[in-house]
Amino acid sequence: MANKKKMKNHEDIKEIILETTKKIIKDDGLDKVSIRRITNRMGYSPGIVYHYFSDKEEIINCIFNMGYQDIIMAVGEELNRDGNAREILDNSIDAYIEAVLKNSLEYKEIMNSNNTLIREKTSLLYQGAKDSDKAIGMIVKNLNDGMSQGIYRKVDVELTSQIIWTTIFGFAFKMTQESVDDNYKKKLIKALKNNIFSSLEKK
Amino acid sequence: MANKKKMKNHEDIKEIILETTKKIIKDDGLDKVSIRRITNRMGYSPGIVYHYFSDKEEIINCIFNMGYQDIIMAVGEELNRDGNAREILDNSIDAYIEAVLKNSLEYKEIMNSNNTLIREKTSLLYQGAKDSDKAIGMIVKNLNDGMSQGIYRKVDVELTSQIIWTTIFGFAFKMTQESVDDNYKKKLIKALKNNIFSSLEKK
Amino acid sequence: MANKKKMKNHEDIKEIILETTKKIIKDDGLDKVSIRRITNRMGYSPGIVYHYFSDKEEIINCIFNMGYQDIIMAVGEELNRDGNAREILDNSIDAYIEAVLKNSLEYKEIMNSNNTLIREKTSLLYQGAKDSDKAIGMIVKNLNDGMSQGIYRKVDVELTSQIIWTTIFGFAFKMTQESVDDNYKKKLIKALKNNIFSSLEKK
Amino acid sequence: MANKKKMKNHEDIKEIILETTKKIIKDDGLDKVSIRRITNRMGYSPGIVYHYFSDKEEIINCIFNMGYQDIIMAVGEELNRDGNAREILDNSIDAYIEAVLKNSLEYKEIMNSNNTLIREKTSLLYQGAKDSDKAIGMIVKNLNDGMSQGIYRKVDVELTSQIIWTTIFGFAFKMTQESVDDNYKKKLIKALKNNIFSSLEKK
DNA sequence: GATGAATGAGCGTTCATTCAT
DNA sequence: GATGAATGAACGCTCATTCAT
Repeated sequence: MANKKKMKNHEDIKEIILETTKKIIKDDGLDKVSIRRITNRMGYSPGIVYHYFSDKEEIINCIFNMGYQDIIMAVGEELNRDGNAREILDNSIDAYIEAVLKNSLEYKEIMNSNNTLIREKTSLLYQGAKDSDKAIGMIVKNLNDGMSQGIYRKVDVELTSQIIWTTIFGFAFKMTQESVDDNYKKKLIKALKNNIFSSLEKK
Repeated sequence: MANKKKMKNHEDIKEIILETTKKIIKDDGLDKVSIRRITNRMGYSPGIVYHYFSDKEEIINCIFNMGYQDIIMAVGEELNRDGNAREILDNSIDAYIEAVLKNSLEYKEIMNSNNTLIREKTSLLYQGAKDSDKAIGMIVKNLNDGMSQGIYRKVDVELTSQIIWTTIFGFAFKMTQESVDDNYKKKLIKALKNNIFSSLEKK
Repeated sequence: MANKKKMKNHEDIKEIILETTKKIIKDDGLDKVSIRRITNRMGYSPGIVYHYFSDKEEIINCIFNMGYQDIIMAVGEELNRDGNAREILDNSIDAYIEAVLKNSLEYKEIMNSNNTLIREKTSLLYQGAKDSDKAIGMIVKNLNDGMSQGIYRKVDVELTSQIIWTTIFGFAFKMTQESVDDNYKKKLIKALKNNIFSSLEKK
Repeated sequence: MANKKKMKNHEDIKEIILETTKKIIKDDGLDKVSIRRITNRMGYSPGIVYHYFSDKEEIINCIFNMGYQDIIMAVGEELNRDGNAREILDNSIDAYIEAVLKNSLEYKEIMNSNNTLIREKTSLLYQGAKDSDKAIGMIVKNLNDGMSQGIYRKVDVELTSQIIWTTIFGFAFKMTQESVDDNYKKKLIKALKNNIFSSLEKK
């Protein structure tokens, strides 16, 4: 036992703590996470956590930030490309849903958090969000591009972006809660895009 | 005081417990609910709760169910009317958003619950949901009505219902988390409906 | 067991907690006081303390304040009398030493406390202490009385009061730490008074 | 860094541990001393301490003994001189107060210790202390010298020594707790000596 | 029906100490 | 000599729940 443990280095243990915590959140819920539960599952004693994290909050934040960054990056890469606006938005929706499902755990918690800092960072249903919120800003840019490319019809870019965002959000959020088979998932995504693009389409 | 208490019957006290708990959830958050806090606010002693509920969980479930019923009923009343499908769906969206915002607390908790029973009751992104899920069933009926009334274009009713539902859900859920001023709220709802109806519109 | 416990009322238990805590301070020292140790000794479970005190600090403060008040009152009664200044001071010294020994536990802790509030209340070696510190104020009054009664020689009342106070303090403090037999104690007190009064005596 | 460390020998490290600990006691208080804090400040790891001390207690005791020795030596040097008894006692009082204030930290802890060994070493209010206690012995010698030099009046040397000691102790102890400005300190010391010598003075 | 004393398990956290490397 | 991972017991405190009254 001693041997096995000693072979692990600092970063390994940190990773184990994070993974164990993630598993508890998945299995039992965020409010069942406790230092004892984490270390019990790991086969370590409670004190060990404080060699790697300053407190429980740091563990939780670490998990959420990692997931959030992952999602933001995935979709950012797509949306910031140049080219046909419709194709870009289409790909971005795929990337977003994929990233959300990969980080479903963190996504749900972030979207539900009562934490003021998180709330501020994720709120976007206000006039001016197009300038201060990254996500809305990116969609607005896509709409403007699409309009100037003559692909989208003329819309109020901010309001439309906000609705598009809540639409995709609602879908992604629901997807994290249900286990949909791959085939039906594809159909749903197609229907989702159909809904979004038909409201942008020139008549 | 003794007199006042004596005059209350079983159902009254139950009601007081539920209302006090709701108030605590609203004021301090779900995880600040404790038997001690509830009974302190009521002016009773901790033991009293166990005359009316088997445990803390039952209180919480009771509150959530009440809120959920409220929402279901509100939207059901609208959707089950006869008449112009588009008008009915339009009104139903209003009713739904209104009911959600009125019961935002319970709505959020239900939509987030890990409880298996609740999950089963609220899952709807599967083939056949139109027959087993009430909400999807109602939207499907509306789509069929609209199509036979010649108002909506021909769509896959189940998939479209599911997307419409997640669209409205995403919007409503986000609204419960942000404090949007009434004026902007109206604009957003209009944009939401525009998005929904433009995908149903005949070209 | 249940019976025995139930017969005790609120104030009884409070008293038991305080007495048990005092005993631990005496036996093991202030920094060995812990909620678990208190309740273990009482034969109760840790939670019980919080029915009677808001936290550990309240218990400790309660004990110290009680002891301090006792000492202050005992000596105050004597020093505030009217009559022959020397006799009054003589009696006050007795009363003080008696009260200190009765509350030796609390006295020591108060005199050693690093707590800022306590420090402020007990500091007296500064110019002007005769106006702002109660103890010095009382001795100053006695010196003035004795001087106007022609019993004491003329002295700087503030400085002399401060030295008299530290003299008595040093003696009382040392007495709380050593177990002196009654006979020798009397001799020491006599020698102490002799020291004090010979510095006040007219030559 | 490795080089720097390698150059330090056993006694150097021991010294660093002691000095670091003293600094922590002064900065943060005795109860904030922890192995982790000591070694962190030193730039070493916790385990190192156990190469030099058997446990934490040994470090603390070591510090207190050093301080105590310092005080004893300072006053011993003065009191053991030959010459005019009064001058010698006068100088010894200065030396004592100076040494106490320099080692105030250790002085307070020693005077308050519940440790049986320390208690035995520092107790002096008993008949026969003049033979077994060093401090009382030295004062007794001074009183005898002063009496045979015709400077002091005839007193019970043991009782008087004990009272003189508690008097000086009380003053010194109080001084360690209050921040008295230098000017007023001088006045207080003068008043203290006046009190002491007026009880030894021939009338 | 209502009380409130009491429990016992659990919480996050700290810390002296050990020991393989 | 020195490290630092790891332990295990203890800390103050909270809480749902029980139960004699």
